[in-house]
Amino acid sequence: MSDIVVTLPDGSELSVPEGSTVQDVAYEIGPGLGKDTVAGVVDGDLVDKATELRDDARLVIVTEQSDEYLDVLRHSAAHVFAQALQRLYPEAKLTIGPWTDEGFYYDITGVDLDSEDLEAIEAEMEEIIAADYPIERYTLSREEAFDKYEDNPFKRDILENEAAGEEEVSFYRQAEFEDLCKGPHVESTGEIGAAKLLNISSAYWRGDEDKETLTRVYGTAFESEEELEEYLQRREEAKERDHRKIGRELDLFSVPAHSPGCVHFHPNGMRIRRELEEYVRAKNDELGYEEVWTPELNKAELWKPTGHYDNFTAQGEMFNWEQDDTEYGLKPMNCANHAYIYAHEQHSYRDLPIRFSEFGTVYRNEQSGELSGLLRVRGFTQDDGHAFIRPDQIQQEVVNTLRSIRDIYRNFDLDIEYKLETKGDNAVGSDEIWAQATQSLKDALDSEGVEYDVEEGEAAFYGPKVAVNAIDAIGREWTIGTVQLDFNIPERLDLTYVGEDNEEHRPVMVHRALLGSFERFMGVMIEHFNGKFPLWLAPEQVRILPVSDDNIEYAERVRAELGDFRVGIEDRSWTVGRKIQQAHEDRVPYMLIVGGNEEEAGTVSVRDREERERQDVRLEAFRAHIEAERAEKRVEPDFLADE
RNA sequence: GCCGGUGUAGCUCAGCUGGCAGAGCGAAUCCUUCGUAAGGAUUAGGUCGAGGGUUCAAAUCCCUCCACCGGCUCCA
Repeated sequence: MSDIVVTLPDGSELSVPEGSTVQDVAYEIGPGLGKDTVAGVVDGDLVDKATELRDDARLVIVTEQSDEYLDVLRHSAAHVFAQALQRLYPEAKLTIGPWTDEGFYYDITGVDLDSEDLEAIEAEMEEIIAADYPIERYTLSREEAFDKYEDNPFKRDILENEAAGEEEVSFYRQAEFEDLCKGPHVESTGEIGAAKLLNISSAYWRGDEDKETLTRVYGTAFESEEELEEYLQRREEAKERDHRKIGRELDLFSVPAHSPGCVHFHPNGMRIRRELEEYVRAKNDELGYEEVWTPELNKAELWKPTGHYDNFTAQGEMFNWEQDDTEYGLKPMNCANHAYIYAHEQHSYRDLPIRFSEFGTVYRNEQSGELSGLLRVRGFTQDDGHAFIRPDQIQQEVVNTLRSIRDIYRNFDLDIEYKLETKGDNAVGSDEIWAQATQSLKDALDSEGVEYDVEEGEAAFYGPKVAVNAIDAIGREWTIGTVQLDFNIPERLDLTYVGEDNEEHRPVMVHRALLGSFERFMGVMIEHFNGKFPLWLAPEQVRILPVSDDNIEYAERVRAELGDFRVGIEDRSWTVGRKIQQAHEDRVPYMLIVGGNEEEAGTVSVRDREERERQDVRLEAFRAHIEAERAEKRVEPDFLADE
């Protein structure tokens, strides 16, 4: 038997016989490591320690100290769930039960569960963990396994597909429970310190909506009870940040039942949106975009040559209908209209780039089950822009746009993750054009020296995309800004410019959005800031709290001094404590408390939403500070930062 | 769209196996005029998501629809 070369994390190489298992290699490195081996990571995939190595590979040994140990433990927790389930519901059929980033799930069928049932299953899981059953691996021939799963078509499906080429398949056993499984698993059920079932939902077999619907039970597990508690608390905090909840509390927006997926911005929400709009307008001016406006309602034929019509109607995503023997539709994108504005007159190579921006409201018939607050809606307004450029301008244009998005994200205290999305099944245009456009985007990303992941097949139909994803305050990733390069629509609409040579040439289109859509961006910002908006965005920037009703008149004078700031006066006859509490609940950046003392001295007492305070403040000093704070778009109120 | 769940006052929620629709907060009015995270009293608020059915009687049981929530599948 010939040898293979295993590359270890430190770069060293080890020559071992072909067919050596992960654990064999670990023993080769050292007996201690061999003994501690839980699993391995072979070329990036977490696998069982009994996995035989057939080719040269990169190998990481997973022990209890490894990050991957938690994945292994959760995989075992999924088995413990399945075992508990089968004890209580012998008729339940198992399908798959993998680990996930946050825990695990198990897809099951043949049993109806509700959340109360989960508690009983959880109790049984605790018994199984307490019993500390050893977890043993064994193998059967594929035929034997197939016979064993006579009454489980899902396991048979796995044996016929995933395991098609294998002679032997592995099983894991703990007490009376056994499951077809590739592993890896921990040594015994007692290693799972703490497990919890989180919710119950559903999924399709193999994620295919034409296949069976399965019951999916989500859970998580940790090495210790404390870590589980910490996780549950984090989860609770994320729930507290839910933009739908905060949106109601702060009266920002609503999505009434009569307009599903279409947002009503209330005055408070509209104040934020207006600030965002003005902000983007200023950016567009800097970037050389000229604002245009195009209608939502058009004849459907507008979108036929560009490919939009086929693309959107194929998925039932376009709102279109017959009226007076003509087909009309609501625009699902703004690009076609902008291209028509471009085509309206002749352009010289000297005029390019020509850039159009629009706060374009588009409508897409998203599936009802997809709608979610501001984050997934049917009607939304993109801060859209299209630049028509010469091929020699591609690099510069894309780089400028990427830099501008980067600067914007900094203003919102967001981290960035770049994704390059490439040609998908719905693409229009030739492979050559796509390859060229994709390469241009790569060049731009490389010239900026940024790291990016490639997501194959994820692009829009007309061209490859750089998704500039934002990472929010609690680590979640959102697609917001995008830059897309399009050689196809110019071709399809026969867009041209006249070159130096007096010949017609084809421009390239750059589609870009800085914030994406105002709806989604606001949803993300609400959760990112937990409703505590930076001063420049806060619907109410300052609230004046008169100590008693006698001070309301002074409060009015103070407000007048604050000019164009958004200032409220709390004029309910509440105690000061109550007024303060309400202002905190409303997340107002600054409170100015004014009573007899302040009125006499002509000062204010400042308190901020971080509970800092200072008395005897001269109003001019406060105003000068907040003017700077607003202008610089500082994220936190910092007048009292040194208190 | 599919699977599961939910829908009761402006908000948060109680209301069990059918028998007069409730609380707290908020609102209005009155008292209190208060100094750094909830002062007191009174009053008003509901076609129990909509429609149909069962029943002497439906918020409660059944059916259909709508919306929302958790997922799946799809996207800014």
